[in-house]
Amino acid sequence: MKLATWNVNSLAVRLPQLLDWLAAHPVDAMVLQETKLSDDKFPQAEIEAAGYHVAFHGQKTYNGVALLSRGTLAERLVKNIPNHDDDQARLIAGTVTGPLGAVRVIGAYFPNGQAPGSEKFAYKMAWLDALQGWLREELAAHPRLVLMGDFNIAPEDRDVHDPVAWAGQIHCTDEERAHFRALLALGLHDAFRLFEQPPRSWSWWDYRNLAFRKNQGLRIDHILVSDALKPHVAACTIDKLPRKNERPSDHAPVVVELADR
DNA sequence: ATGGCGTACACCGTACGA
Repeated sequence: MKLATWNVNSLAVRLPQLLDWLAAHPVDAMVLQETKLSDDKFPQAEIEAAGYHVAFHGQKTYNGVALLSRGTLAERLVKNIPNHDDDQARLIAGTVTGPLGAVRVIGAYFPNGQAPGSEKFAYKMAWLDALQGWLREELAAHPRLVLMGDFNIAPEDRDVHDPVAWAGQIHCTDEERAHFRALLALGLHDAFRLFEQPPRSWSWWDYRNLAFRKNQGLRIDHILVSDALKPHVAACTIDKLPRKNERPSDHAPVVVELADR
């Protein structure tokens, strides 16, 4: 059973690339971030024609998330963090059924945070607090759970191309990293780090300064699996190829494979 | 060096991302 996450940075622009990617990588479920589309503009028919059920939670211009699934999307679809007031469309959750049975899938676009000390940073911290509180309940209700998306947090220095330059900067602050560790402490595991990985593995490269060609990036897109799913994780990879497309997203897809064992 | 690039919206510049 394969699951994937991709920050597409505008689904209106990236839809053809998404459809190409899905044709080459027939995943069981996928979450998207930064669709940047209100729900009335969402390309539901095109995605259904590609063989996926889809749920979405969007807004005009900014943010926006979607959940694609080969099988029907079970009930208890959640849009945004329950009991957390938020006018930004950043989270979608549902239960997907694949070869491994039912898995609770949460797709999230974590706030950027702009800069430590800013209002947007405070918003990010409050959002992370709310996510943590809700996840505790969600994990109790759904032990087989995957949280994936654009976390906008580089968990460790090895997730940063230049840790000295990025020290204390947004995505790399102690506060953000403590929040990431708090998520792990709930009983979640960074699927990518369950395996030996190539050094200098990133999921995002700045559009500027030839960052991709120089492989200067950050690993900020993650797939966390619950204790119950951890024994099933067979592989986790970042697919750099779409970053080489014309008009690429600045993020790469991340894929996890869950085996039956 | 707060630049660089890309997207959206609006209107030919500004906000935002990471």
